[in-house]
This record gives sequence, C-alpha cells and structure tokens, in this order.
Amino acid sequence: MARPREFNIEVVTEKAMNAFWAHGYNGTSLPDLLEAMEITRGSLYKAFGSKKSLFIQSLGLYDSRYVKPAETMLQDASISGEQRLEEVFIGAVAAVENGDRRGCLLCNTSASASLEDNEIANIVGEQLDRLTRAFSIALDDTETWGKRTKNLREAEARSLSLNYVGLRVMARGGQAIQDLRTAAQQTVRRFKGPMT
Amino acid sequence: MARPREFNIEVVTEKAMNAFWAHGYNGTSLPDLLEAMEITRGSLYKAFGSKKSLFIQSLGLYDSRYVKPAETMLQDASISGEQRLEEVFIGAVAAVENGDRRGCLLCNTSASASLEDNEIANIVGEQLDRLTRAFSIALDDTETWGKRTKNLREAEARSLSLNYVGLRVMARGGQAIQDLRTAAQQTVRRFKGPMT
DNA sequence: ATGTTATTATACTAATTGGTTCCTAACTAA
DNA sequence: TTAGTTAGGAACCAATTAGTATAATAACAT
Repeated sequence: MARPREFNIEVVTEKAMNAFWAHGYNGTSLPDLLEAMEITRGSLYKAFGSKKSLFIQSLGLYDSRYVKPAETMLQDASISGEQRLEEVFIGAVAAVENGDRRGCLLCNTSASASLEDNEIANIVGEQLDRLTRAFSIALDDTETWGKRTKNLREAEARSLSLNYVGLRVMARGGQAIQDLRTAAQQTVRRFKGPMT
Repeated sequence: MARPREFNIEVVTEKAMNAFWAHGYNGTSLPDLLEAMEITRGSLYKAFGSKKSLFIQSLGLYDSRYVKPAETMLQDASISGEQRLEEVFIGAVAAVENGDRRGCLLCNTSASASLEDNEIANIVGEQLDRLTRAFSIALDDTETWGKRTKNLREAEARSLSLNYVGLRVMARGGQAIQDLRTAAQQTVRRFKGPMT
C-alpha cells in the first residue's frame, strides 16, 4: 500500500556519491545534493534521514561499485597476479585520461575533515584494509613476491595501497597525465620486473 | 606613528595554519580561526583581508616551515642521498608516533574541495613539484639511482612523491603505526638496497 | 598635545547551512 | 469507493556562514 517512490534509491544515491566525490562532504551543500539528485528536500530526508547518513550510503555504493569489483579482480586467478595489479594502477591513470580528476572518494575522504567522524573513519578504514588484503592476494600470485614470506608480501601490499592512494590524490591534485603514468609504471615495475 | 600590532603576524598565521591543517579549509570556520589565533574578527580582517587570503598565507608558512626545509635537507651533499631520502619517510612516520595524525597540509588540500580554487591549486601544485625535484636531486646522490639516466631518476622521483603523499594521507586515515612504518620501510628499501 | 592607527568588543549584515513541518496529491489495499 | 499511507513540494526554522561596521580605547611618532 501507499504511494510508491518516484525515484530509484540507488540511482539518486549514485548522483549524491558523484557530488560528494567531486566536492567532498563539507564542500557539498544540501542544495547541491538536491540539484544533483533531482529530488526535493522532503524526499531526501524521508529516504535518507540526514546528510551524513546519505554520505555513508554513498560510501557504501562506492564500495559496491568500485572497491569490491577491484577486490574481486585482484583475486581473479584466471589471470596472472602481475596483470591484475597492473590493471589497478593503469586503471587509475586511465580515469584521468578520460577526464576524471576527482581521484578516489575513499582517498579524498581519508584526507578530509569528515574523517573526524568516527563512523565515517571506520568505513573508510575498513574499505582501504580490504583493498590492502586484495593486493596481498594478488601479490601471492606473482613470480617475485609469491615465493617470499607472508610478512614481506603483506609489507609490499601495504606499500601498494599507499602507492594507490598517492596516485589518486596526485591525480586530483592536477599532476600532468604523463607524470602520473610515469609514476604508476614505476610502481608496476616493482612486481613485473626482477625485484628486491 | 600609530599603535603597533599587539600580535605577531607569523605567530597567529601559524596558529591558523595548524587549524587548517587539522580540519581543512572548509572545515575551519571563522570562529574556529578566531579562537585558535586568539585575535578578534576585526584584527583578522585588517591583517589578512579574507579567510582565503589567510589560508594562502598559511600555505606559504607551511612552505617555509616544512617544504623548504625538506627540500634543503634533500639537497644536503654532506650526507648520502640514501640517508636524506630515508629521513623524509622515517620523519613522516615519526610525526605519527608523536601523536600527529593530521597528515600533510599540502596532501590534504590536494584531496580537498578547496583545490577547485585555481589560486590554491597552483600553490599546492608548485610546492609538490619542488618536492619532487628535491627527491630527484637526492636520488642523484644514491648508489643505485645516481648511475642511471636522468629520465629514469625523474620517474623514480615522481614515484617517491607519490609514496610520500600516500604515506601521509594514510597516516591521517588512521592506519596503525606499525603498518605505516612497514610501508615506509618498503619505500626506503627501493633506494637503499640493490634495485631494479 | 596631536594625529594616526591598531586594539577590543559588539552589533550587524545578507546569505547559506542542515533540518522540520505541513498540506496536498498520488498511490494501494480492502 | 474509500481509508490508510506515503511522496512531493513549499514554506519555514534556528543556527551558522563569511564579512562589515561600529564604537571606545590604547599605543606609538612627531
């Protein structure tokens, strides 16, 4: 019973996610959100409760749209570990080539003031942790890192996460595309070529 | 003639810088600034003109307090290139060990909405570029990278910048100290040990 | 002493913030 | 058809935003 919602929750959440992605939590006002989502105040508050709750749901959508697929890909045994890892870093550069200078919502949030909220900090931290674990699994399937101790591999996985975050923040920061590509290739070289 | 300023411009700018560092540009309101700087509205606007102008001056102070000293250190020929580089990454971890989870003002700003302002973006970009150049100079004085082509060295310098940004963003993001140290050591290993 | 300027504190914008309320329209189930 | 429920939209809210203007006072050079 009752009148059905005229908008699709996921569709408008995606629009909110994109707005937060571009301008951050503090930088996206309620009118900004309403315009982006093409719904009215009343509908937003009825459906999402608050701006913060909408942001948290946006982070959840980002997870299922970007983080989880990346995790899955990094664990896909049908291609080599090297290739899986390379795809992540080349993909980040490709986003910039396609004109997307927003970086990564998680990385941006990690550097933002909204991280002072514990609930948000935990969500971001958890997603980044999962990414690190996926990096470790992919490393396990590489020639050079698969043979090493688990400790060393996890250390390198953390380093890869750090490289990923750095790459995406610098992409947002306006670095020249060829410089980003150069830096990404430098990261890739660490697991593709012979290594220490 | 005229009554002299009762506060020291640099002292209050530093207090503003610390506030911006902790909470970002959007996350630091004027009352926040007034409380941190311990001056009144009138004094702030007389001395700095606007919030944005105060932020830009804060970025300038950050430059002279943190970026330029790091550049100088990275070019100090009296110690080995390896040691200079190591100091930068170990130093970033040391900040966290001392309880400073604010990350790096430049890195935070790079990931923030305030970067949509071109003036701010240019300042941040310029400071990060100088850091990259300093990394390149230090690399020139290392065993493994000194012998290589300038192109390769500059590529690695960009990679080091990226590692630095990533490290500091992840520090802000609440990563465990030992994980940050592990990741930093992984970066250091690339120029300290034998390398590809 | 005089003129100048900086200080403080307070009051004031005008716009924007996130959030609520309320009425009406639209839908569903009985 | 009607009763119950919910969406939508607009008006409204109090608080906060950055920034301006005010006053009286205080410190300096001349």
